[in-house]
Amino acid sequence: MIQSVLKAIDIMNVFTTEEPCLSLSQISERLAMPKSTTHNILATLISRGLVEKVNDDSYALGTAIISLTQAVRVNAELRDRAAPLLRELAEIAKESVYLTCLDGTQILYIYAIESSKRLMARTAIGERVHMHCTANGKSILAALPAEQVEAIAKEAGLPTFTETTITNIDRLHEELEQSHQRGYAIDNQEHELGTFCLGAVIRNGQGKPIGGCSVSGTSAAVIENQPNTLAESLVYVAQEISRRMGYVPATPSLLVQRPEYFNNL
Amino acid sequence: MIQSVLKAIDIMNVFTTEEPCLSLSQISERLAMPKSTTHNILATLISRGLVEKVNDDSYALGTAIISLTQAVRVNAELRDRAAPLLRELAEIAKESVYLTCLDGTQILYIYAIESSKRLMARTAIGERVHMHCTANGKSILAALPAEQVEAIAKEAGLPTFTETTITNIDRLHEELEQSHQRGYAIDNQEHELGTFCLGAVIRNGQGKPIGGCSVSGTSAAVIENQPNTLAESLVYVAQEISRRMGYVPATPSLLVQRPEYFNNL
DNA sequence: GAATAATATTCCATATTATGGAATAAAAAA
DNA sequence: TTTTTTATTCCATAATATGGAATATTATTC
Repeated sequence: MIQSVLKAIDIMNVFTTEEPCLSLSQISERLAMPKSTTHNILATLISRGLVEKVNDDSYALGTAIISLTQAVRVNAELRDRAAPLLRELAEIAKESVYLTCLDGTQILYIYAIESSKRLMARTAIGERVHMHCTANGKSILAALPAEQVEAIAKEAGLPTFTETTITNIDRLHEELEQSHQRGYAIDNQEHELGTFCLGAVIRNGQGKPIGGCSVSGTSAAVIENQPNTLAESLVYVAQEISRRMGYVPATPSLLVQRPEYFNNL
Repeated sequence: MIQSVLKAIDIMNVFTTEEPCLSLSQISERLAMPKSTTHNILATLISRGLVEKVNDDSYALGTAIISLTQAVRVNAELRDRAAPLLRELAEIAKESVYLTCLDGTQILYIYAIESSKRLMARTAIGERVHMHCTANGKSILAALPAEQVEAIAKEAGLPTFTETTITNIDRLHEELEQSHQRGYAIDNQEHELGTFCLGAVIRNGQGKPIGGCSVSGTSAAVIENQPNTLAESLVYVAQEISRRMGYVPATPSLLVQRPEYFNNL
């Protein structure tokens, strides 16, 4: 474990969306790091574009981080394979579409086609969210063995976000069983009031759930249509992404057919 | 300049979209770095999630990089302010919409709402492109003093991408003058065959061009409509983003009115 | 406009620690 | 099984990161 590298990473991690620009004093104070050391490391990070100087009196994360993004494994292997399908899904659904990957006990948003109905300014990409309160997360949990669900719930907890958040482990198991039967998960404002989602799991070549994709809107119509054509498209897309990840389903008979309004990408 | 930090950054930079996973030998060979040193640094990067191990025999960039993205200055200050406007623009245009920022002699794509008409799988986000061959780039160049355009052209060159790429500096100056008069720049397949764009400049509180936004499609219709209502929306959006960045125009009389089909965000 | 305070930057001696060769372990190929 | 390749661990040594102190710069106050 190399001290100076750890310190450099710690420095990059003190920057937040709320405080993207920090002075040398602020950084060294927050990390309890001598100013000269902090200054040295910052100069090194600046030389490679990971940090930049703003108005020559404060520091911020630089654009090199955005470029690095292209080479991140999940982006190259999952996102780039899924993107064309997700774009078409977004156009059919006329709602926001998201791609997430399993990341420890949480899911990480890695791609989004965001409709103007999305209220928040900030893109979801880069956000980490608990699994029990999102359609994406629940679709993954529903594909994991019960013990693993238990382990995740224990480690991450089941924090409350809204009145509909599932905070009871037994209730969660029931919900996951229903999602499993249905073939996709439903989020009825469980993470954010006014946000309704459908989510379906994505598997890799070993059959392991590695992520999910979802359709997300501000109207209950997203989750209430019966029969839900949105869900049909979503499940087809998730299934097709899994196929491209090398997944060979154990029971091919359960495969969903490509909806006729879907182009053959 | 701290050697070990530089080495750590060099390691992160050897990963590419084409080769997202590399073995220890490959990394140490490409960087002419002893295996033990490489191994040490990799272990440090892994401990913070910047690198991850794949199938316990190769290394790849980890998801921590995607999370860091949220705190990058241009994302917090420019992207998050621009996103809602761009999403609405995308819905009106029914085409892909991009946000870029000036990054040295190039532009960097930092946000995108990608329509299914986009041919490439990979998202543009994180990509760096020359300025002379894109609508975004040219809209920025058209807002810079001639000497600076000259300096950029000298440093970055005017490489050819397609038959329509402008590779002559005098021709470029003419084109920029036209873009300036028009209020937006046009890319007629100058970077990629089959890609047509309109781009408009975004300025900051000091009036300096800091980036641009664009509408991009696969049909010549994007750039050929007369009068071009796409352009009207685009220019309005760029202007409104500039205003949110603190820009106070020198000649308010030249401001474009909000198109009536645009919501007041 | 001068004086003061706060912050950033540079310097440098010292001790810490990164370095990389070599040995070992593990995995893949023959 | 043997051989080859690749990954990991070990450790003495030299290299260099460290952080206190001095200096420079910028902002604030009077």
